[in-house]
Amino acid sequence: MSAPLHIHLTPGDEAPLYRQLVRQVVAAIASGHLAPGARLPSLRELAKTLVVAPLTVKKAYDVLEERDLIETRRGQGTFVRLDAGSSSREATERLRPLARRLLVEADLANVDPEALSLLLDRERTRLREERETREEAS
Amino acid sequence: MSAPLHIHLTPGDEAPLYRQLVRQVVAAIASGHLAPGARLPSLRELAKTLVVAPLTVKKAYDVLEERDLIETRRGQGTFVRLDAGSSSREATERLRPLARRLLVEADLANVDPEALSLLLDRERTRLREERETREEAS
DNA sequence: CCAACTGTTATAGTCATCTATAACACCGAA
DNA sequence: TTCGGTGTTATAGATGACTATAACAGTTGG
Repeated sequence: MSAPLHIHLTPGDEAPLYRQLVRQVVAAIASGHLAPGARLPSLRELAKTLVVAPLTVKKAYDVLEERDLIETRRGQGTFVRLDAGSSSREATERLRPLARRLLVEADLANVDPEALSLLLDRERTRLREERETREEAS
Repeated sequence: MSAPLHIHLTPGDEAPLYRQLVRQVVAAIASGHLAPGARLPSLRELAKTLVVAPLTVKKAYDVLEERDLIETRRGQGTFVRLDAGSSSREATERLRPLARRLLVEADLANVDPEALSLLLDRERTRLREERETREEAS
C-alpha cells in the first residue's frame, strides 16, 4: 500500500510532466505528507492514475533518487529515504538561485522587502492550510 | 549606441539560452542598470557578443515584449519601455509560484522562516554589491 | 537613390520530451 | 517453484522546443 499523493499534472505546460511530478513529490515530502520511510505508488500504479506512461513516472523518480530524497528497491517499490531532507547542503544550494529570482522579480514589481516578507508569510500560511485540508480529506 | 549589458550565458544549461537571456535582461531592468527608454543592443550585435544566433536573441526580446517590459521599432531598435515595471499586477503574479517553490525547498532543507529571511537579506546585499561593482567597471 | 543599419520571417536540422511496446530481473507470498 | 507484483532497460516513433542559416522588410542618414 502507499499514500494517495494528491497530484495534478498539466500537459502542455511550460514544465515537462516529469518535472511537474518531481516538484509535487518534493512538496509532499517537505510538508510531511510523505513521511520518511513511506512507500510511493508503484510506477505502473501512479502512471495509470495520472494517465501518463510508466517511463515518465520513472524519469521523475530517477531525479528524486538523484537528489537522495527517495530510494528504490527492485521488486519491492520506491520509498522516501529515512534521512530525506537531512542533506541540507544540497537543498540549500537550491535555495540561492531561487531566492535571487524572487528578489529580482520583486524589485521589478516595486515590491518592498517588507512587502515581500509579508507575501512569504501569507504563502506559508496558505501552504499550511492546504496541507490541513488534505489531511481532513483523508 | 546601447548599454553594454554584462551578460553571461551557459550553453547546455537546464534553462534554454533565450530564457537565460530573458532573466538577465529582467535583472538589468529591475536593478536600474537598464533605465526606461534605454536602447538594448541590436539582435545581431548582441548575438555576436554572446555567440548565439540572432533568432535566439529575438526570441528573448519577444518574451520581454510580451511582458510589456520592452518595445521594438522595426528599423530603429529595441528599447526599455518608459513604464517598465509599472504593471506590477503581472509581475506580482509571477512572484507567488516562485515564493512557493522557495518555501517548499526551504522546508525540505529544514530552513526556518527566520533563517530564510536572513538568507534573503544576504542575497539582497549581494545583488546590490554586484550592481555597484558593475557600475565601477563602467 | 542607396547603403548600412534595424527588426521579421521562413526553412531546416538537432535534440528533449513523451508515448508505446516489449522484454528483462528481482522480491515476496501462495 | 510459481505467480503477481515490483523496478529496469531497450527500442522506436511523434511531437515540439531550440538553434542556425538565410532571405525579407522597414528606417535612417549620406
